Amino acid sequence: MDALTRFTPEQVAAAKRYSEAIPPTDIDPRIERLVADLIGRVADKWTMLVLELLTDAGTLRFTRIAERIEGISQKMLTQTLRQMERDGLIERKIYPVVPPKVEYNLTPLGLTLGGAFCGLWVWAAENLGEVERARAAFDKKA
Amino acid sequence: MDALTRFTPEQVAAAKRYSEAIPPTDIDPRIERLVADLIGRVADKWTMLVLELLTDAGTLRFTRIAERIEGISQKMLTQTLRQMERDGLIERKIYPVVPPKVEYNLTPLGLTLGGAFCGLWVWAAENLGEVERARAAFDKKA
DNA sequence: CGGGATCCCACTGGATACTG
DNA sequence: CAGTATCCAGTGGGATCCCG
Repeated sequence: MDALTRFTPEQVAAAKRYSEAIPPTDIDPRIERLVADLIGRVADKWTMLVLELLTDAGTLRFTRIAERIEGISQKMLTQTLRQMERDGLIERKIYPVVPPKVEYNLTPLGLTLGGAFCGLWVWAAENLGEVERARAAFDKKA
Repeated sequence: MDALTRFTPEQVAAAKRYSEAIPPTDIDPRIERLVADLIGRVADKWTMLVLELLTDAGTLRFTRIAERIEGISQKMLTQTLRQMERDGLIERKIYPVVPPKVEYNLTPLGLTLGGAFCGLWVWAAENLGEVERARAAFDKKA
């Protein structure tokens, strides 16, 4: 699985330990709702990709990010970056020059979020095939 | 943080190890896109909540699920459950009785996905406050 | 009880044009 | 270059009705 070369052996091992553990119960429904909402926004498609790109690249300008995230419109990129900045995930440095220059990089908080996503990436990479098989079987029956 | 009582100490420890690790680079862009898409659908708001509910409760009927996921419409629940079944995450047992009886429970694959989400839950629970602070600061400046 | 079928609106998000 | 503003199509998702 090529995608796994993305992670260190330690991360993959940790992800497996995760997958084998059984999440216990007991959680305040209100907290749960807040957390679910937070995950919901933060697990957005473009946010994920920006997070990953900046994790790799460090600091990038607006246009560089747009170039390297295929399919994103400038509107969505602006919107995603603003949201991430508001949530404290990225830092935005504006250089008062002309033409304008703006640089983006992850905050420490943003970096930790990238780490938290690792388990999901590992799961998806490992189980992509099984999901596709399940889908094919389901569609054949219908 | 109350939400953390949801997890075992081992899971929390693993999540922290995650957060401190630095994801390396090098990944096939096509695989990356596939994986990102898969995460995108699987990280959907309702899917997450159903996953979590069934992880706790084991097996539940349609109406029981609807009752315990606040705010979900019957349409979205049906749609979410079909999608999850198609992806091989849940099993659907139909009892040919009248009135109808249908039971849902996670497959092994679905269980492992629940585990993979743990890191995200831990991150969100731990950093909810910090995100809210960042947001307040951002809004005050604007 | 567990949905399927319809209607309909609100919002998401793309394309385009303009600007400091 | 890095946006903002505007317009517009597509669709996600709620409400409602119905049926086996």
